[in-house]
Amino acid sequence: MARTQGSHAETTGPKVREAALKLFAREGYAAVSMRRIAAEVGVQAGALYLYTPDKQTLLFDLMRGHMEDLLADFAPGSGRPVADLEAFARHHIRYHLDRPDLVFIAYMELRNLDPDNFREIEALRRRYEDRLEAILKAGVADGVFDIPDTKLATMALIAMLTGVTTWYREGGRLGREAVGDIYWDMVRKVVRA
Amino acid sequence: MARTQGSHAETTGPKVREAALKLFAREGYAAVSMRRIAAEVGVQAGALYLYTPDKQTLLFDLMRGHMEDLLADFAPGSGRPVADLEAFARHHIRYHLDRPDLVFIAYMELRNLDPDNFREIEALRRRYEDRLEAILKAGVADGVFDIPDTKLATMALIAMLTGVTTWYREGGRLGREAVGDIYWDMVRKVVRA
DNA sequence: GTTTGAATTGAACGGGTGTTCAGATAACGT
DNA sequence: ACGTTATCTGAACACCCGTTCAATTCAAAC
Repeated sequence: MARTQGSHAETTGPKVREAALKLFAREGYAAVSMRRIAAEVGVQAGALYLYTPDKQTLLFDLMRGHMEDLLADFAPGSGRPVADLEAFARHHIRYHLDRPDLVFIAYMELRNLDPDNFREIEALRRRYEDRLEAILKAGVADGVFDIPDTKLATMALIAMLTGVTTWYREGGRLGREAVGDIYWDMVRKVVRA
Repeated sequence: MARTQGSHAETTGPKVREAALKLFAREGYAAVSMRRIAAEVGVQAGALYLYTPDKQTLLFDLMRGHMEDLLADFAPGSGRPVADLEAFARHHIRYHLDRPDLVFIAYMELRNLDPDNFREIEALRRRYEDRLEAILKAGVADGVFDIPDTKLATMALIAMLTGVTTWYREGGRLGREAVGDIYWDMVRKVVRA
Protein backbone atom coordinates (compact mmCIF):
# COMPACT_ATOMS: atom_id res chain seq x y z
CA MET A 1 0.00 0.00 0.00
CA ALA A 2 1.28 3.41 -0.93
CA ARG A 3 2.43 5.61 1.88
CA THR A 4 0.33 8.74 2.07
CA GLN A 5 2.24 10.61 4.73
CA GLY A 6 5.94 11.02 5.02
CA SER A 7 6.30 9.71 1.54
CA HIS A 8 8.58 11.80 -0.62
CA ALA A 9 7.25 10.66 -3.96
CA GLU A 10 4.62 13.36 -4.17
CA THR A 11 7.06 16.13 -3.39
CA THR A 12 10.05 14.80 -5.31
CA GLY A 13 8.16 14.40 -8.56
CA PRO A 14 7.23 18.08 -8.89
CA LYS A 15 10.63 19.10 -7.58
CA VAL A 16 12.26 17.19 -10.41
CA ARG A 17 10.16 19.02 -12.99
CA GLU A 18 10.81 22.37 -11.31
CA ALA A 19 14.55 21.79 -11.21
CA ALA A 20 14.63 20.65 -14.83
CA LEU A 21 12.57 23.67 -15.87
CA LYS A 22 14.84 26.10 -14.11
CA LEU A 23 18.08 24.55 -15.32
CA PHE A 24 16.94 23.92 -18.90
CA ALA A 25 15.84 27.55 -19.14
CA ARG A 26 19.05 28.96 -17.69
CA GLU A 27 21.62 26.75 -19.39
CA GLY A 28 19.89 24.76 -22.07
CA TYR A 29 18.78 21.16 -22.32
CA ALA A 30 22.00 19.83 -23.79
CA ALA A 31 24.16 21.63 -21.25
CA VAL A 32 22.33 20.30 -18.19
CA SER A 33 23.10 16.80 -16.95
CA MET A 34 20.79 14.51 -15.06
CA ARG A 35 23.28 14.66 -12.19
CA ARG A 36 22.90 18.45 -12.01
CA ILE A 37 19.12 18.16 -11.92
CA ALA A 38 19.39 15.51 -9.21
CA ALA A 39 21.73 17.72 -7.16
CA GLU A 40 19.26 20.60 -7.44
CA VAL A 41 16.53 18.31 -6.10
CA GLY A 42 18.81 16.91 -3.41
CA VAL A 43 18.86 13.36 -4.64
CA GLN A 44 21.08 10.96 -6.54
CA ALA A 45 20.80 10.77 -10.33
CA GLY A 46 19.31 7.29 -10.30
CA ALA A 47 16.29 8.48 -8.32
CA LEU A 48 15.19 10.73 -11.16
CA TYR A 49 14.20 7.67 -13.15
CA LEU A 50 11.37 7.01 -10.72
CA TYR A 51 9.74 10.18 -12.06
CA THR A 52 10.64 10.25 -15.73
CA PRO A 53 11.54 7.48 -18.16
CA ASP A 54 14.40 9.56 -19.52
CA LYS A 55 15.80 13.06 -20.01
CA GLN A 56 14.07 13.60 -23.33
CA THR A 57 10.64 12.91 -21.82
CA LEU A 58 11.41 15.37 -19.03
CA LEU A 59 11.85 18.08 -21.65
CA PHE A 60 8.93 16.98 -23.77
CA ASP A 61 6.51 16.88 -20.83
CA LEU A 62 7.45 20.42 -19.84
CA MET A 63 6.87 21.71 -23.35
CA ARG A 64 3.66 19.83 -23.98
CA GLY A 65 2.25 20.92 -20.64
CA HIS A 66 3.08 24.52 -21.45
CA MET A 67 1.47 24.45 -24.88
CA GLU A 68 -1.63 22.64 -23.64
CA ASP A 69 -2.05 25.11 -20.77
CA LEU A 70 -1.64 27.98 -23.19
CA LEU A 71 -4.39 26.60 -25.39
CA ALA A 72 -6.69 25.68 -22.50
CA ASP A 73 -6.25 28.99 -20.72
CA PHE A 74 -7.63 31.12 -23.51
CA ALA A 75 -10.48 30.81 -25.97
CA PRO A 76 -11.57 33.86 -27.96
CA GLY A 77 -15.27 33.46 -28.35
CA SER A 78 -16.91 36.86 -28.31
CA GLY A 79 -17.11 36.98 -32.09
CA ARG A 80 -16.27 40.68 -32.07
CA PRO A 81 -12.81 40.76 -33.71
CA VAL A 82 -11.49 43.88 -32.03
CA ALA A 83 -12.45 42.68 -28.56
CA ASP A 84 -11.12 39.20 -29.32
CA LEU A 85 -7.82 40.58 -30.59
CA GLU A 86 -7.39 42.74 -27.51
CA ALA A 87 -8.14 39.77 -25.28
CA PHE A 88 -5.65 37.67 -27.22
CA ALA A 89 -2.89 40.27 -27.03
CA ARG A 90 -3.34 41.00 -23.34
CA HIS A 91 -3.64 37.33 -22.47
CA HIS A 92 -0.58 36.40 -24.51
CA ILE A 93 1.56 38.98 -22.72
CA ARG A 94 0.27 38.16 -19.25
CA TYR A 95 0.59 34.43 -19.77
CA HIS A 96 4.11 34.69 -21.13
CA LEU A 97 5.30 37.07 -18.43
CA ASP A 98 3.98 34.67 -15.80
CA ARG A 99 5.97 31.74 -17.18
CA PRO A 100 9.26 33.10 -18.53
CA ASP A 101 11.16 29.83 -18.09
CA LEU A 102 8.54 27.70 -19.84
CA VAL A 103 8.24 30.20 -22.68
CA PHE A 104 11.98 30.28 -23.09
CA ILE A 105 12.23 26.51 -23.25
CA ALA A 106 9.30 26.18 -25.62
CA TYR A 107 11.05 28.47 -28.11
CA MET A 108 14.66 27.44 -27.59
CA GLU A 109 14.61 23.70 -27.14
CA LEU A 110 12.53 22.67 -30.13
CA ARG A 111 15.60 21.35 -31.89
CA ASN A 112 16.39 19.08 -28.95
CA LEU A 113 13.11 17.23 -29.30
CA ASP A 114 12.98 13.81 -30.90
CA PRO A 115 11.22 14.02 -34.28
CA ASP A 116 7.91 12.62 -33.01
CA ASN A 117 7.89 14.93 -30.01
CA PHE A 118 8.78 17.87 -32.24
CA ARG A 119 5.84 17.18 -34.49
CA GLU A 120 3.45 17.10 -31.55
CA ILE A 121 4.68 20.41 -30.13
CA GLU A 122 4.62 22.01 -33.56
CA ALA A 123 1.01 20.94 -34.01
CA LEU A 124 0.06 22.58 -30.71
CA ARG A 125 1.86 25.76 -31.68
CA ARG A 126 0.09 25.80 -35.03
CA ARG A 127 -3.28 25.51 -33.28
CA TYR A 128 -2.42 28.56 -31.20
CA GLU A 129 -1.36 30.57 -34.25
CA ASP A 130 -4.52 29.52 -36.05
CA ARG A 131 -6.63 31.01 -33.28
CA LEU A 132 -5.05 34.40 -33.80
CA GLU A 133 -5.34 34.15 -37.56
CA ALA A 134 -9.04 33.28 -37.23
CA ILE A 135 -9.56 36.51 -35.30
CA LEU A 136 -7.70 38.48 -37.95
CA LYS A 137 -9.68 36.87 -40.77
CA ALA A 138 -12.95 37.59 -39.01
CA GLY A 139 -11.92 41.23 -38.62
CA VAL A 140 -11.02 41.48 -42.29
CA ALA A 141 -14.37 39.93 -43.26
CA ASP A 142 -16.16 42.42 -41.03
CA GLY A 143 -14.18 45.26 -42.56
CA VAL A 144 -12.78 46.36 -39.18
CA PHE A 145 -9.24 45.20 -39.98
CA ASP A 146 -7.07 46.05 -42.98
CA ILE A 147 -4.48 43.30 -43.34
CA PRO A 148 -2.66 42.56 -46.59
CA ASP A 149 -1.73 39.03 -45.48
CA THR A 150 -3.29 37.46 -42.39
CA LYS A 151 -0.71 34.68 -42.17
CA LEU A 152 2.19 37.12 -42.09
CA ALA A 153 0.33 39.40 -39.71
CA THR A 154 -0.23 36.42 -37.41
CA MET A 155 3.47 35.57 -37.36
CA ALA A 156 4.47 39.21 -36.99
CA LEU A 157 2.11 39.87 -34.09
CA ILE A 158 3.03 36.72 -32.20
CA ALA A 159 6.74 37.48 -32.60
CA MET A 160 6.15 41.03 -31.42
CA LEU A 161 4.12 39.98 -28.38
CA THR A 162 6.37 37.11 -27.40
CA GLY A 163 9.35 39.45 -27.62
CA VAL A 164 8.18 41.06 -24.40
CA THR A 165 9.76 38.18 -22.49
CA THR A 166 13.22 39.07 -23.80
CA TRP A 167 13.39 42.46 -22.13
CA TYR A 168 10.68 42.68 -19.46
CA ARG A 169 12.03 42.68 -15.91
CA GLU A 170 9.88 42.67 -12.80
CA GLY A 171 10.17 45.99 -11.02
CA GLY A 172 11.36 47.77 -14.14
CA ARG A 173 10.30 51.10 -15.57
CA LEU A 174 6.89 49.84 -16.67
CA GLY A 175 4.42 47.51 -14.96
CA ARG A 176 2.57 44.71 -16.71
CA GLU A 177 -0.54 46.81 -17.12
CA ALA A 178 1.33 49.64 -18.83
CA VAL A 179 3.20 47.19 -21.06
CA GLY A 180 -0.10 45.54 -21.99
CA ASP A 181 -1.60 48.92 -22.87
CA ILE A 182 1.30 49.96 -25.07
CA TYR A 183 1.51 46.65 -26.88
CA TRP A 184 -2.24 46.54 -27.44
CA ASP A 185 -1.94 50.01 -28.95
CA MET A 186 0.72 48.78 -31.37
CA VAL A 187 -1.23 45.63 -32.25
CA ARG A 188 -4.35 47.64 -32.94
CA LYS A 189 -2.44 49.99 -35.23
CA VAL A 190 -0.98 47.11 -37.25
CA VAL A 191 -4.44 45.79 -38.15
CA ARG A 192 -6.51 48.97 -38.11
CA ALA A 193 -8.64 49.59 -41.20
CA MET B 1 58.19 31.18 -44.70
CA ALA B 2 54.53 30.42 -45.03
CA ARG B 3 53.51 28.17 -47.83
CA THR B 4 51.25 29.99 -50.23
CA GLN B 5 50.26 27.21 -52.58
CA GLY B 6 49.09 23.75 -51.74
CA SER B 7 48.76 24.81 -48.17
CA HIS B 8 45.48 23.84 -46.58
CA ALA B 9 45.48 26.42 -43.83
CA GLU B 10 43.67 29.02 -45.83
CA THR B 11 40.92 26.63 -46.81
CA THR B 12 40.69 24.72 -43.56
CA GLY B 13 40.29 27.82 -41.40
CA PRO B 14 37.12 29.02 -43.10
CA LYS B 15 35.86 25.45 -43.38
CA VAL B 16 36.12 25.10 -39.61
CA ARG B 17 34.04 28.24 -39.09
CA GLU B 18 31.50 27.15 -41.70
CA ALA B 19 31.13 23.71 -40.16
CA ALA B 20 30.79 25.15 -36.66
CA LEU B 21 28.21 27.65 -37.90
CA LYS B 22 26.13 25.00 -39.60
CA LEU B 23 26.26 22.53 -36.73
CA PHE B 24 25.77 25.08 -33.93
CA ALA B 25 22.71 26.42 -35.76
CA ARG B 26 21.20 23.00 -36.41
CA GLU B 27 21.90 21.27 -33.10
CA GLY B 28 23.12 23.88 -30.63
CA TYR B 29 26.52 24.75 -29.25
CA ALA B 30 26.35 22.42 -26.26
CA ALA B 31 25.17 19.48 -28.34
CA VAL B 32 27.95 19.70 -30.92
CA SER B 33 31.35 18.23 -30.11
CA MET B 34 34.67 19.32 -31.49
CA ARG B 35 35.00 15.85 -33.01
CA ARG B 36 31.76 16.35 -34.95
CA ILE B 37 32.99 19.68 -36.30
CA ALA B 38 36.29 18.06 -37.25
CA ALA B 39 34.50 15.23 -39.04
CA GLU B 40 32.44 17.77 -40.99
CA VAL B 41 35.66 19.48 -42.08
CA GLY B 42 37.35 16.15 -42.83
CA VAL B 43 40.07 16.43 -40.25
CA GLN B 44 40.96 15.10 -36.80
CA ALA B 45 39.78 16.99 -33.73
CA GLY B 46 43.25 18.09 -32.74
CA ALA B 47 43.69 20.01 -35.99
CA LEU B 48 40.88 22.39 -35.06
CA TYR B 49 43.12 23.93 -32.44
CA LEU B 50 45.32 25.37 -35.16
CA TYR B 51 42.41 27.62 -36.06
CA THR B 52 40.75 28.42 -32.75
CA PRO B 53 42.09 28.48 -29.20
CA ASP B 54 38.99 26.65 -27.96
CA LYS B 55 35.36 25.85 -28.62
CA GLN B 56 34.07 28.89 -26.77
CA THR B 57 36.09 31.25 -28.95
CA LEU B 58 34.77 29.51 -32.04
CA LEU B 59 31.24 30.44 -30.95
CA PHE B 60 32.16 33.92 -29.81
CA ASP B 61 33.97 34.80 -33.05
CA LEU B 62 30.94 33.75 -35.08
CA MET B 63 28.62 35.90 -32.99
CA ARG B 64 30.89 38.93 -32.82
CA GLY B 65 31.51 38.78 -36.55
CA HIS B 66 27.80 38.65 -37.19
CA MET B 67 26.99 41.61 -34.96
CA GLU B 68 29.85 43.70 -36.31
CA ASP B 69 28.83 42.98 -39.89
CA LEU B 70 25.25 43.87 -39.05
CA LEU B 71 26.38 47.22 -37.66
CA ALA B 72 28.87 47.92 -40.45
CA ASP B 73 26.47 46.98 -43.22
CA PHE B 74 23.87 49.58 -42.42
CA ALA B 75 23.98 53.20 -41.30
CA PRO B 76 20.78 55.26 -41.43
CA GLY B 77 21.93 58.72 -42.31
CA SER B 78 19.32 60.42 -44.46
CA GLY B 79 17.85 62.27 -41.51
CA ARG B 80 14.35 61.76 -42.86
CA PRO B 81 12.79 59.41 -40.27
CA VAL B 82 10.28 57.70 -42.55
CA ALA B 83 12.90 56.95 -45.20
CA ASP B 84 15.38 55.83 -42.53
CA LEU B 85 12.83 53.55 -40.91
CA GLU B 86 11.94 51.96 -44.23
CA ALA B 87 15.62 51.43 -45.00
CA PHE B 88 16.15 49.93 -41.56
CA ALA B 89 13.18 47.56 -41.85
CA ARG B 90 14.01 46.39 -45.35
CA HIS B 91 17.70 46.01 -44.55
CA HIS B 92 17.00 44.11 -41.34
CA ILE B 93 14.80 41.60 -43.15
CA ARG B 94 17.15 41.15 -46.09
CA TYR B 95 20.23 40.85 -43.90
CA HIS B 96 18.59 38.30 -41.61
CA LEU B 97 17.16 36.20 -44.43
CA ASP B 98 20.62 36.07 -46.01
CA ARG B 99 22.20 34.67 -42.84
CA PRO B 100 19.66 32.43 -41.13
CA ASP B 101 22.25 30.32 -39.34
CA LEU B 102 24.17 33.29 -37.93
CA VAL B 103 20.96 34.97 -36.81
CA PHE B 104 19.79 31.80 -35.16
CA ILE B 105 23.03 31.39 -33.26
CA ALA B 106 23.18 35.04 -32.24
CA TYR B 107 19.76 34.71 -30.60
CA MET B 108 19.96 31.19 -29.24
CA GLU B 109 23.47 30.77 -27.95
CA LEU B 110 23.79 33.89 -25.82
CA ARG B 111 23.55 31.80 -22.68
CA ASN B 112 26.46 29.65 -23.77
CA LEU B 113 28.81 32.61 -23.87
CA ASP B 114 31.29 33.22 -21.09
CA PRO B 115 30.28 36.29 -19.06
CA ASP B 116 32.85 38.58 -20.68
CA ASN B 117 31.93 37.45 -24.16
CA PHE B 118 28.26 37.83 -23.33
CA ARG B 119 28.77 41.43 -22.28
CA GLU B 120 30.54 42.25 -25.51
CA ILE B 121 27.81 40.76 -27.69
CA GLU B 122 25.12 42.44 -25.63
CA ALA B 123 26.82 45.80 -26.11
CA LEU B 124 26.85 45.30 -29.87
CA ARG B 125 23.20 44.34 -29.85
CA ARG B 126 22.37 47.41 -27.79
CA ARG B 127 24.11 49.63 -30.31
CA TYR B 128 21.97 48.17 -33.06
CA GLU B 129 18.78 48.71 -31.08
CA ASP B 130 19.84 52.26 -30.30
CA ARG B 131 20.08 53.00 -34.01
CA LEU B 132 16.47 52.07 -34.52
CA GLU B 133 15.36 53.98 -31.45
CA ALA B 134 17.20 57.08 -32.69
CA ILE B 135 15.16 56.93 -35.90
CA LEU B 136 11.95 56.57 -33.93
CA LYS B 137 12.84 59.48 -31.63
CA ALA B 138 13.68 61.68 -34.60
CA GLY B 139 10.33 60.86 -36.15
CA VAL B 140 8.50 61.68 -32.93
CA ALA B 141 10.39 64.99 -32.70
CA ASP B 142 9.43 65.77 -36.29
CA GLY B 143 5.83 64.89 -35.57
CA VAL B 144 5.76 62.21 -38.29
CA PHE B 145 5.58 59.30 -35.81
CA ASP B 146 3.16 58.78 -32.94
CA ILE B 147 4.84 56.41 -30.48
CA PRO B 148 3.83 56.18 -26.82
CA ASP B 149 7.16 54.61 -25.80
CA THR B 150 10.10 54.54 -28.22
CA LYS B 151 12.02 51.93 -26.21
CA LEU B 152 9.13 49.48 -26.28
CA ALA B 153 8.44 50.24 -29.93
CA THR B 154 12.11 49.51 -30.67
CA MET B 155 11.95 46.13 -28.99
CA ALA B 156 8.58 45.32 -30.54
CA LEU B 157 9.67 46.19 -34.07
CA ILE B 158 12.94 44.30 -33.86
CA ALA B 159 11.17 41.24 -32.50
CA MET B 160 8.59 41.49 -35.26
CA LEU B 161 11.18 41.87 -38.02
CA THR B 162 13.53 39.22 -36.71
CA GLY B 163 10.60 36.82 -36.47
CA VAL B 164 10.66 36.54 -40.25
CA THR B 165 13.53 34.09 -39.94
CA THR B 166 11.37 31.64 -37.99
CA TRP B 167 8.92 30.98 -40.79
CA TYR B 168 10.41 32.23 -44.08
CA ARG B 169 11.39 29.46 -46.46
CA GLU B 170 13.07 30.01 -49.81
CA GLY B 171 10.69 29.17 -52.61
CA GLY B 172 7.64 29.61 -50.40
CA ARG B 173 4.40 31.43 -51.09
CA LEU B 174 5.99 34.88 -50.92
CA GLY B 175 9.33 36.18 -52.19
CA ARG B 176 11.67 38.41 -50.22
CA GLU B 177 10.41 41.51 -51.97
CA ALA B 178 6.78 40.78 -51.12
CA VAL B 179 7.67 39.94 -47.53
CA GLY B 180 9.65 43.17 -47.25
CA ASP B 181 6.68 45.16 -48.60
CA ILE B 182 4.19 43.61 -46.19
CA TYR B 183 6.43 44.00 -43.16
CA TRP B 184 7.26 47.58 -44.06
CA ASP B 185 3.53 48.23 -44.26
CA MET B 186 3.06 46.85 -40.74
CA VAL B 187 6.05 48.74 -39.35
CA ARG B 188 4.79 52.01 -40.83
CA LYS B 189 1.35 51.45 -39.30
CA VAL B 190 2.81 50.86 -35.84
CA VAL B 191 4.53 54.24 -35.80
CA ARG B 192 2.20 56.32 -37.99
CA ALA B 193 1.06 59.61 -36.50
C1' DG C 1 7.48 -4.75 17.10
C1' DT C 2 7.52 -6.84 12.97
C1' DT C 3 6.54 -6.93 8.19
C1' DT C 4 6.21 -4.66 3.87
C1' DG C 5 7.42 -2.20 -0.08
C1' DA C 6 8.04 2.44 -1.95
C1' DA C 7 11.93 5.60 -2.13
C1' DT C 8 16.58 6.12 -2.65
C1' DT C 9 21.56 5.13 -2.87
C1' DG C 10 25.87 4.23 -4.98
C1' DA C 11 28.39 1.79 -7.99
C1' DA C 12 28.83 0.31 -12.47
C1' DC C 13 28.13 0.24 -17.76
C1' DG C 14 29.87 1.74 -22.27
C1' DG C 15 30.80 5.69 -24.32
C1' DG C 16 31.59 10.71 -25.22
C1' DT C 17 33.81 15.37 -23.72
C1' DG C 18 37.45 19.38 -24.61
C1' DT C 19 42.11 19.73 -24.94
C1' DT C 20 47.18 18.54 -25.43
C1' DC C 21 51.15 16.93 -27.75
C1' DA C 22 54.84 13.92 -29.67
C1' DG C 23 55.41 12.39 -33.98
C1' DA C 24 54.28 11.69 -38.98
C1' DT C 25 53.41 13.98 -43.42
C1' DA C 26 54.19 16.61 -47.28
C1' DA C 27 54.71 21.01 -49.85
C1' DC C 28 57.55 24.85 -49.87
C1' DG C 29 62.04 27.77 -50.56
C1' DT C 30 66.52 26.90 -51.60
C1' DA D 1 67.65 16.92 -53.92
C1' DC D 2 67.32 18.67 -49.30
C1' DG D 3 66.08 20.75 -45.17
C1' DT D 4 62.41 23.42 -43.22
C1' DT D 5 58.17 24.03 -41.31
C1' DA D 6 53.21 24.53 -41.61
C1' DT D 7 49.75 21.09 -41.29
C1' DC D 8 47.71 17.22 -39.48
C1' DT D 9 47.28 12.58 -37.06
C1' DG D 10 46.32 9.54 -33.40
C1' DA D 11 46.74 8.47 -28.92
C1' DA D 12 46.32 9.91 -24.41
C1' DC D 13 44.52 12.78 -20.27
C1' DA D 14 41.14 13.41 -16.77
C1' DC D 15 36.54 13.83 -16.50
C1' DC D 16 31.45 13.84 -17.50
C1' DC D 17 27.41 11.57 -19.88
C1' DG D 18 22.51 8.96 -19.57
C1' DT D 19 20.92 4.98 -17.78
C1' DT D 20 20.51 0.54 -15.02
C1' DC D 21 20.09 -2.12 -10.93
C1' DA D 22 21.22 -4.82 -6.68
C1' DA D 23 21.28 -3.38 -2.19
C1' DT D 24 19.81 -0.36 1.46
C1' DT D 25 16.80 2.65 4.07
C1' DC D 26 12.93 3.77 6.65
C1' DA D 27 8.08 5.27 7.26
C1' DA D 28 3.58 3.18 7.14
C1' DA D 29 0.54 -0.80 8.07
C1' DC D 30 -0.55 -4.38 10.81
